Amino acid sequence: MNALSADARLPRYQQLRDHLAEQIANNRWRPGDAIPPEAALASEFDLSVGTVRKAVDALVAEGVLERQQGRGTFIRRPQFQSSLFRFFRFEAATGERVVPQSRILSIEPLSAPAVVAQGLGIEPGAGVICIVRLRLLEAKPVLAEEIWLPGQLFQPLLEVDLNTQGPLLYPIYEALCGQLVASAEETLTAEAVDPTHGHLLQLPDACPVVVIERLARDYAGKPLEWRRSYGHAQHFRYRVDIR
Amino acid sequence: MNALSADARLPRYQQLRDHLAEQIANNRWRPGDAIPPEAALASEFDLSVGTVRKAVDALVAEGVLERQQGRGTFIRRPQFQSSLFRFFRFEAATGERVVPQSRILSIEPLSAPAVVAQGLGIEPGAGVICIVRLRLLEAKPVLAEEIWLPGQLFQPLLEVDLNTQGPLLYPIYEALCGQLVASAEETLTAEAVDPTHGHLLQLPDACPVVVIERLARDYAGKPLEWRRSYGHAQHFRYRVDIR
DNA sequence: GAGTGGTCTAGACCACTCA
DNA sequence: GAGTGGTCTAGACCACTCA
Repeated sequence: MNALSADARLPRYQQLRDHLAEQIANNRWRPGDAIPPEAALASEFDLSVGTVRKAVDALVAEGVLERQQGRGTFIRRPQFQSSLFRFFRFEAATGERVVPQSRILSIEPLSAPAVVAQGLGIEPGAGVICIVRLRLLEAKPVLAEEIWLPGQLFQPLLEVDLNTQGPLLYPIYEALCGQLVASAEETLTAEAVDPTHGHLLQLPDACPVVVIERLARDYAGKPLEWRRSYGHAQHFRYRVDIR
Repeated sequence: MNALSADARLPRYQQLRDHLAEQIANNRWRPGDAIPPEAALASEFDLSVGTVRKAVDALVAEGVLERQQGRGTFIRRPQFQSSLFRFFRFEAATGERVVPQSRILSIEPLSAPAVVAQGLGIEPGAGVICIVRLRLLEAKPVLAEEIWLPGQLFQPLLEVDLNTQGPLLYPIYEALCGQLVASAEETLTAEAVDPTHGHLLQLPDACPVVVIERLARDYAGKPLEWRRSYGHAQHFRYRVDIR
């Protein structure tokens, strides 16, 4: 039997939730791994199974864990390509949804501009890596992105040809740099396109575009990537349910 | 003791959730009313309190009910003015958040255009009421709205001066027509402003605007209002968290 | 058939509210 | 102090998975 070290004034299911969340943040398990069965956690921490279930329920509701009846409870692998589809409707001529192709225009080490440093929570001027890329659908540009990464974590990216690695960056971060994106915050705005991005996206002057700024974090909440994406407003559609 | 009539193959907490949701949809209680205590529900339906709690938990998670420890569990009154602030940043010169003023430009009975009929789930050409209004901040227009209501439910609106009734419509729907908005779906798009709305909002030609289409429903899921709002993109900012 | 999560019970005791 | 929801227990039995 183990003790839950956290604040004893909190409910025990809360303490267990926090304990598990901390272990997950510290990579005790990898995505796809099972956490111990509920009965094992109950006896380890001297709790009833009902209390353990309440702790696990909370992490399931947060999207961190995933139950599979009869199999176990697993660390969830975030599915970020779906986030693009949350905002933009990219469809092939057939009406089918497709992941846009990726074309890396540049990747270079730079000093962090103020807005990037603030996003990533680092010192202005610290070493960062800046990637500029286009997303294309049937050879037509649909999204222009600038992607900023803390330099010391992502050095390996500078030594490969990203254009040979498939359209999604997060699996590359994991494979090459061991960095796992677990959550993100996105901020949406709309504006008239500036000349640089208008040119990249082949849009007329002052055409309306949607801008998405994303801050991606690992399980511990540490910022891993700050990204700004520009897309033609025509492709953009977003739906919310409110109560 | 009462029986839960629903599908007996469903878990009992699910059956109770559905039963309560149906009663709420049928206005057995009004917003602010308490549902029976958990112990009373348990004995009425011959369930343990734990099972009742699970049913109530589900409705709390859906935003339909609200618990208050020591007091009871209450029907939640939806707070829709906050929905505006979800998308648009309206701030007074002081930086304080304010509810924009409302100016009704017109209200008239019409036949439903196709897009409106589809939104409201009625026949094209059926009787509807169309309201056009401006929302203003410090006398400057910030939002232009067209609001479509099923005619037979909202006749009383035609007999009052809406401009004397405060800036929020939903309390007026409730007070004058007995119709209670419980949930809504909103779809966000961005485009260059058309001349009509550009004029209303005092914007230059083809200025980028954000368009929000909202379908509001009562507790039973019946469509009550279809609305399209236009706002200058400059005021617009929306934030999402993703896992 | 052993092991997993899913549902459900019948309580106990606590924290909070309100007359 | 009576009544409410909040936490927690120590089980039982079920549904599903997998060797």
